[in-house]
Amino acid sequence: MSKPGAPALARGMRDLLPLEARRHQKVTDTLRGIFERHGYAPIETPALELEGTLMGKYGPDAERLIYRAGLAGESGYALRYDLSVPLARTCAMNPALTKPFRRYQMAAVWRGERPQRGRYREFMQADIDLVGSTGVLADAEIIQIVVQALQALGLPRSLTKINDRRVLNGIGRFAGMPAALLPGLYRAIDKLDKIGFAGVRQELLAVGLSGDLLNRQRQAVERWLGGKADRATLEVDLAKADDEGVGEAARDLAIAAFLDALSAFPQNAATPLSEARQTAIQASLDVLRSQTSVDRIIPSAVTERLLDLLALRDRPLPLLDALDRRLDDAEATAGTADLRRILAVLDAVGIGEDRYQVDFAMVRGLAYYNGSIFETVVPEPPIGSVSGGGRYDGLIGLFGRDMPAVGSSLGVDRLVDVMVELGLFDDPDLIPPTAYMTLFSPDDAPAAAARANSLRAAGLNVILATEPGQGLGQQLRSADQLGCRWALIVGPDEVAAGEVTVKDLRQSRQSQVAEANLLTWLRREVAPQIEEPSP
RNA sequence: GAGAUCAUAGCUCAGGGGCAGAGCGUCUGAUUGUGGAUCAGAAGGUCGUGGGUUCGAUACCCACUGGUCUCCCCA
Repeated sequence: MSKPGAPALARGMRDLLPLEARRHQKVTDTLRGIFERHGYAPIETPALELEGTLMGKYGPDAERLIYRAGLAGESGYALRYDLSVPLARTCAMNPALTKPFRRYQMAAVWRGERPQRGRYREFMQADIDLVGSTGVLADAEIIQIVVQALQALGLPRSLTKINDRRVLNGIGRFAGMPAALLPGLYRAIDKLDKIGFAGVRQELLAVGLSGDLLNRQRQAVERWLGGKADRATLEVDLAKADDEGVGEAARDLAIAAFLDALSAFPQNAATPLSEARQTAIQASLDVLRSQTSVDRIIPSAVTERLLDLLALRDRPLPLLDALDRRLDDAEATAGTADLRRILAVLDAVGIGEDRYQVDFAMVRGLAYYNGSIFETVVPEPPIGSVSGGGRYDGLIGLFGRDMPAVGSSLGVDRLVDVMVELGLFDDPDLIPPTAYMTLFSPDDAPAAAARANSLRAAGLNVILATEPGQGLGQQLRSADQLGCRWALIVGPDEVAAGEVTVKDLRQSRQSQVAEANLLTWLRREVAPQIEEPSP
């Protein structure tokens, strides 16, 4: 893999070979069709932006992953991290664009993350945004397009979760939390789907404590139960954890409590991972919380109030009503009012509750969202989200011209991955019908080239054989491997008769067609339902 | 940024301190005008990189690089 001089790819990058590239194009073609159908116009922006354009927009966690770029000794440039911030820059620089401005863009973005399933350092986003409208109909339109796009791709199941930043703010106030702890609170509840109520409870109790230690402990449980590490090894590893301000002494006490609790679970036995993890980490948290000043941690009573809130389950509208009553918060009520209007549009266009869900626990990580937020997940395969978006009214203003906007992006690479795993591509059909013009002998090349070209001029895809040494058998083999639909054979016999032998490579049939009728004949094969108009 | 795990032919993988293997694919021929199927044959490898142990390492040990998985975070 890393032999010196051997060809290799940069980390997290990949080539798309013809079949893969065709799958991608199939997806982008479908998406483009949906976007254009709604009147969205394409724009293109540079891959390289000024560093200052990107910084300060996404939040510190995300900005660590921005690729810096520039010539030797030059700095101040960066590869785009998403398509929304460049769009905001474009809008601020081109105030004359007619509003509301509907645009789409499908392009690569770069993030310096650790590659993983469904996660690449270069990937394509398909973005749609509606700039210049504060109205909630704009939000509804974006969500509707996203859901319809996923349906158009043929995904049998996808769930678009909808929430609102203002509702989350209300939940933060309801919890009575210091502002500094709110990001941790949001991160914790966002995991509800994944780790359940018990998991979220534990996450909430850990807010403000060392996340690094918690992470190492989670992994330590797995290593212990699997017999991969003994107590001494784990102790050494856990001691490497950043104490993040709670103090080393407190951290070490917590580690000891953790290891004591963990020791009660036998190694190499069929102990459920979650049970051991729950118990051991809880022991550690109890110690850590008792050693930490109360203003750094979430009170237990708050945790229970939040879990109680998140336990609300109902159809969308009654759920929103119930939330309003609980929160009794003016900003959150503005959010739920918008959500109701969004749902009304979705219902009107026939998007059912099997495709969307109001989910108060869904949080988006990017800092610039301020109103509705949404993201789409698929139940299978487990690949994270395939779309994400929301309203970001303040973002364009950071470039000097305040304009409201709402938008979403779809992850093209993830969509392709999902569709491959679900077997949704008909790969042979991705290759357009193509004829392969064989060559009888090198001397016939000019005549064959002329014949091929006249077919191309008439709109047919034609590959002309270029390897003079190959016999007919080899040429047919090549044609077959390339996925060609027909082979066209013109040798001395055909020339004498003024015919072309057309071999259908799929059905293993061949017929003699008069040269003058060839075009008509092939066209009928491509689109049999369309008959040539009779003269 | 953390932990685990893996790396042998183009692909999927077996093996094992002293001859480098299989299946699939590729190429050639049976067939100089008929692809896929069959048969016969061939090519293809510094066993990821670097170091260590050893008379000898592809194998054992260490480091590095890369893939995958679980976290963190996200499309």
